[in-house]
Amino acid sequence: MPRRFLVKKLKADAFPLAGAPAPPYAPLEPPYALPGPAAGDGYLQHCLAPAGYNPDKKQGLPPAPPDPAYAPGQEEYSDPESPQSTFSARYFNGEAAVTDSYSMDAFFITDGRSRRRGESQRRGSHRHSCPECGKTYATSSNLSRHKQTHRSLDSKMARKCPTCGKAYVSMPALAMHVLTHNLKHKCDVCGKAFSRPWLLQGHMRSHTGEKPFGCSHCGKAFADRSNLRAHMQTHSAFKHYKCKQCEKTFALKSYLNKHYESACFKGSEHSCAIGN
DNA sequence: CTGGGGACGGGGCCC
DNA sequence: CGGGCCCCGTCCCCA
Repeated sequence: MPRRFLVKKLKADAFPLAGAPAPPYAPLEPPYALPGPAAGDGYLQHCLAPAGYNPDKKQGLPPAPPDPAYAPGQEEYSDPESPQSTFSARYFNGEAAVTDSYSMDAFFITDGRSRRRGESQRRGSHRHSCPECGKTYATSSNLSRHKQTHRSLDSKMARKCPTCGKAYVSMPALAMHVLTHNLKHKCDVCGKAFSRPWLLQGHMRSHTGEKPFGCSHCGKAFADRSNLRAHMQTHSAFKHYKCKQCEKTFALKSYLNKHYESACFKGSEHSCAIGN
């Protein structure tokens, strides 16, 4: 699956809202309507926006410097795959958040790791573009590495993992995969081991109770960014995932997948693909 | 059965 | 090339 809406959160207070702050529990309602046909794509079309995107910084929690030039609605972003949003106007950095809080917009802003055609022009600097998919990279080296991902599994360049035999056409991907067999990062508390240090970091939060990712809408905090993302979707009034059998809709793809496994499809063949 | 959340793995990208 | 960071997705559990 193409990594379409790669997004990066910025601190919500980097997006000062004009005028009085909106109520924290403002109901979600139109005009946050889905932009039509793109809805089937399965993402938060209405609440993803590139507002305030800072392409030159990819740090996580350290606060991104507020961009005084940012003003909701001013941003131009013509990528047809990119969702548009006015959602941020409904959110503010609630005091209830026990930690850094993230508005919907702020959370779903691109992290700049998969830029597309035209991005380099906006940034005013030369970038190296992939002729196959249009993604651009800062260096030819990065582009060369990316191009490996377009190889076929039948390619002579494909290599197999010596441990499990899984084949990879991208050497960096293979290198990363090989690491998954080496669980050298061990939790001092429970002894569980992980292949990568940040997996251990996330695990440690389950012991410490640390929850660095706060929702600016309700103040609820999470230890895991992915879980905050899923939580953000629960604030959406829109359900983008529709069952192809009974047309029931769900806010999260995982709910739809669960539904597919439920009675709706029991005993019936559903050749339609799960997901989008 | 649905909704929500905790935990984690795999893999891509930047520096 | 390797480390670090981040995203997507999934599994599982519970209300």
